[in-house]
Amino acid sequence: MPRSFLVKKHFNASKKPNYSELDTHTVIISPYLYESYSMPVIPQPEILSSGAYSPITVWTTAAPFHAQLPNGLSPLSGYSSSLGRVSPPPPSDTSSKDHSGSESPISDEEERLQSKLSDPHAIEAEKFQCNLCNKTYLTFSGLAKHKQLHCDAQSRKSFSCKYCDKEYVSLGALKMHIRTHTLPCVCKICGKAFSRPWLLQGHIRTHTGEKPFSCPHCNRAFADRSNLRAHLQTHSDVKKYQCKNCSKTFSRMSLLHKHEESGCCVAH
DNA sequence: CTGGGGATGGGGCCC
DNA sequence: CGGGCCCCATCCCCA
Repeated sequence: MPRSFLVKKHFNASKKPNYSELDTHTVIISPYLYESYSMPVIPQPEILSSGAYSPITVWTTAAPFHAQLPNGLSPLSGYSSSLGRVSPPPPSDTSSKDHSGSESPISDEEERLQSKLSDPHAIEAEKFQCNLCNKTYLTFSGLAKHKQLHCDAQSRKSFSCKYCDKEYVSLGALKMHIRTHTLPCVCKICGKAFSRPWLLQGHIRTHTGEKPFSCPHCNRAFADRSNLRAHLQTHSDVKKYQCKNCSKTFSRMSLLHKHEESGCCVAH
């Protein structure tokens, strides 16, 4: 997946909102979260020019995810002066044992004890402080592990949706998500509700039959840019999604998944 | 069954 | 901070 998302999604998970369920109960909206929504003015969409067709990039499902790095890691500000060192020590031994994503939870006291045992200067002072909870650690790695397991994880997810269990790193992201519950954009023709104006805009095209996105290679036109992009794949000999086992390419990720799940070459 | 089109959801980025 | 847009993902349906 080329992008990192704030909320993890699961492949094959059913995502469609249950509109009937939303209709059965009253949605309470905080005044600061919901302003009166006015119907958007539908702008005249542009015709997609042939120049907008980007070159084919072959991807496989093994594309790497973005690494999530711990942030805010820093030694105490008064560290160098009190201990007579010029610079903080480098992160200790990240080569073999610091795979903290998979092991069982470790208590703070255990982390601190491990830091003491592994650091020859442990008895001098605790030098690395968490800038979120002020706990101190003897080693950079001890602080890093603490932040990765506890403080950062808690501080990153501080905005919770009151309609579901999703959590977000910012209020803006949460507000945007809440729209998927409140669905403030309503089609005047059929009454179907959407979370965002441009979703409604695309829906209205299903009523009007407007198809502003034209394929530069054939006569087909599409109401949605993404669907045109998927269509453009059909014109290419080498398609975007490639099976890493047999190198066959597919125009859509779903087709690649079907191909792999059907046991293409190697069961995996 | 496979491939493609239609429709829609949702997070990120830019202004 | 919010709106608009981009892009990706996925489900459903049909040829």
